[in-house]
Amino acid sequence: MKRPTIADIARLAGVSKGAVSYALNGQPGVSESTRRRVLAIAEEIGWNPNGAARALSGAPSHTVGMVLHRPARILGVEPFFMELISGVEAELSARSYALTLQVVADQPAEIAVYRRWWGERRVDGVLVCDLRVDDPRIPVLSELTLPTVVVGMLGESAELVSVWSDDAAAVVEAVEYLSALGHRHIARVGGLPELRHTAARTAAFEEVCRRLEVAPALTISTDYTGEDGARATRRLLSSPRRPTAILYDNDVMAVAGLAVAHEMGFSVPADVSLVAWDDSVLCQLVHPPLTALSRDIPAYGGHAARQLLDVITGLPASSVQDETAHLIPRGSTAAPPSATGRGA
Amino acid sequence: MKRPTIADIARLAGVSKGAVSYALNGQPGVSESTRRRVLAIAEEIGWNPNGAARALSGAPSHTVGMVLHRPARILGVEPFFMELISGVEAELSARSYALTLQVVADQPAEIAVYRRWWGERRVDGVLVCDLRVDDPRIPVLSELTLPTVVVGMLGESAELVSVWSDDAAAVVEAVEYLSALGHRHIARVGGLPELRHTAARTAAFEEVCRRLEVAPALTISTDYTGEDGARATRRLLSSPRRPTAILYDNDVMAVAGLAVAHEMGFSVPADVSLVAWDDSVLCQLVHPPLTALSRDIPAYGGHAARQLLDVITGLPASSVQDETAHLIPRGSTAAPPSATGRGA
DNA sequence: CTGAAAGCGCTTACAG
DNA sequence: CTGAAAGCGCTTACAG
Repeated sequence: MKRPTIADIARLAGVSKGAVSYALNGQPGVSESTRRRVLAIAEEIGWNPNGAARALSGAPSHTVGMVLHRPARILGVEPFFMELISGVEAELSARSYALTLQVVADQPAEIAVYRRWWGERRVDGVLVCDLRVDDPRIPVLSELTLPTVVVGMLGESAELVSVWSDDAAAVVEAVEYLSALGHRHIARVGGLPELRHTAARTAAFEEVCRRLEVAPALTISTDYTGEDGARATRRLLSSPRRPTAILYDNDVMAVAGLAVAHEMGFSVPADVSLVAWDDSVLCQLVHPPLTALSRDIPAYGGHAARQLLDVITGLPASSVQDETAHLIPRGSTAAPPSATGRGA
Repeated sequence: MKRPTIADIARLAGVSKGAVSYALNGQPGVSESTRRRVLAIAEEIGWNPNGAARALSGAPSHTVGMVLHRPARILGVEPFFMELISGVEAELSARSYALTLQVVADQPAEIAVYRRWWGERRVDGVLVCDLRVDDPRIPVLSELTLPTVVVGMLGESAELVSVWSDDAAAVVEAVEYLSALGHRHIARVGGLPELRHTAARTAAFEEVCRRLEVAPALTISTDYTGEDGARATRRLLSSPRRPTAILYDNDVMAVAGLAVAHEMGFSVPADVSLVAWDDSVLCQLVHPPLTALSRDIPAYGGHAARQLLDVITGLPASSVQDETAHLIPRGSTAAPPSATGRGA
C-alpha cells in the first residue's frame, strides 16, 4: 500500500502542493471552497501527514519525552509511576500529543537520551523526575534549551519550571498526628537518599521531631522496593529501642512492613503504628488498612504535562505548587502501647 | 545552539556529504582513514543524526509502538502492564529501540493511532495486547502491513505472529489442585469477557469443572479493578450456594477478594480458598499470602519485543508459545470446610 | 488567493 | 574509493 502524499492531493484537487499544505493546516492563503475540497480529498484517499517531513521542515513533533531511571522491578510494582504516567497521558492525549518513554540504567544514559532526542528533534520537550541534589541533568537540559518541566522540587535552580508538592509539610502533618497520639519513638523508612525530595523529607522529619521532642529521628534509607522496606522494618522492630510508629516513604514498603510486623508477632496498631506515603488501593486492601499520606497523583502528572505544553508553545509558565499530601487516618495508627508493655 | 549537520562534518573533513554518510553508518565506500577522521569530527562537534531526515530518506525509526486501551485507573494499579512494559523496554533498549506508548479511550481511537503512526512512519512496528474475539484491529494492521506481534492468544488468524501462553492449561492446573484438596464448589472471578484469553479461560474452566464433576462452574465477569473484584467476591460469599474456592483472573482482584472475605468474617483458607492469577509481590504481602498462578511477565514482554524486532528486520518469525503459568501454593488454599460447617 | 521554488538533513544509486 | 545529484514529503517565504 502506497502512502498518499500532498502531491497526490494537489493533483487530484488541481492546485499546488503549497495550497494543499495551507488548506490542511488551517492556514490563511486558500479560499474556503478550495480548503473544503482539499480536506475532502485528503480524507477520501486516507492521507496522513508524514511526521518526518514535517519535522524536517521545522514543525514540532507533538511528542513529549520522559526518561525513567529507576530499576525496572520498581516500575512494575510501585503504583506511583504508572499513576503519574496515566495522568500525563490523559492531559497529552487530550491535546493530541504523544508520550515517548525510555527506561535507562543510569544517569549518563539518561543524559545521552536527552542529547539524542534533542539532536533528532524527536520530542518537543521533556518531563524530568526524581531530581537529585546537584543534578547533572539540569545544566545539560539548560544548555540544550530543550523545553523542560521538572516533576518535584527544584530547589534553587530557578531557570527551569517545576510542578512540586510540599513534602516537608506532609511530613510535619504525619509526625504531629503521631505525636498527638502519644508516640515518642518514631522512625522513618526513607527513599533513595540522593533524591531531593528524600532530602527535604528527611530534613523536615528531623526538625519536627526535634521540635516536638520526639527522638530519635531515625531514617533508614531504602531503594523503595518491598524487599528493602521489609528489611528496614525487621531491623527497626528488632532493635533495642524499638519505635512505636514508622513512617514509610511509599506505599509498597508500608505494605511490606505490615506483613513483617505480623510475621514478627506484633499487632498493628496496638504494638506499632504504620503510616504510608502515597495512597494506592494497596493501602486499603491490607488488614488493617493503612493510614496514608494521600495525594492525587494522576492530577499531579496532568499538571506537569500542562505546564510543559505551555513551555513548549511559548506561553508564560512558572513553577507551580501542587496539592500537599494530606493524612488519611485508617486502622494502622493508634496510641502507642503503655510504657509497661513489652519492648524498650 | 545550532545543531551540527553532516554538511558541517563534510566541510571540516574536506569530503562530500555522501562520504560522511557512508562513514557514519559503517557502510562500505570510504577508506578506513577517512572513516576515522569523520567519526572523530562528528564526536568532537557533538553531531547527532536527525531522525526526521533519516526517516524521510526511508530509514527506520527505531521505535516500536504500543497502544494501551484499558482504563487509566487499571494501568496505575495492576502490575501486569508495567511488568510487561518493563520487559519490553529491557529488550528494546538493549537493541537501541525506543518505545512509544499511547493510552486511548476506545478501540476506534486505537485503530486511528495505528493509521497515524503508519502514515507518519513513527514506528517500525507495534505490539498489540488484549485481543478480542473478532478483533477489528487485525484486518487493519494486515492491510497496513505494519509489522505486528500480538501479545497473547491469536486463535485462527494465522497471518500475524504472536507470543502466547497456554491459559487453558493453567486453569486446569488450578482447578485440579483445588479439586484434589476436596473442593466441589469453585467459582471464578473473570476478566473482561470480550477478551480472547478470558474466553479461553472460561471455556477451559467450564470443561475441567465438568470433567472433575465440580459444579457449578460459575464465572462472574469484571473489569479487572479491585472494586469489581470486591463486589464479585461479596456476591459469591453471600450467595446461598457459596463456593469453597474462588479463582481470580488477576492479582489485584484476588487481594481485594481477600479483604472482603475477612471483612465478612470468613477465614481464609479455612472457610474459603483463594487463588490469584499473576503473582506480583502483592500476593506475598497480604495475609495469608495468596496461592497464585505465576509466570515471568517481564520475560513474556521481552520475548514479544524480540519477535517484533525479528519481524521488523525481516528475519523469519513465527508464533511462539511462552511459559505456561504454574501454580504456587501458599497460605490461601486448603481443604474445604467439612460439610457440617456453616453455609450451603 | 495561488503557483513555483527553495530548503530542512539525510540516504543512495550513479558516475567518475 | 569519492563526488555530485536526486529525492524523501513537507513548510514557508516570495512572486504573481
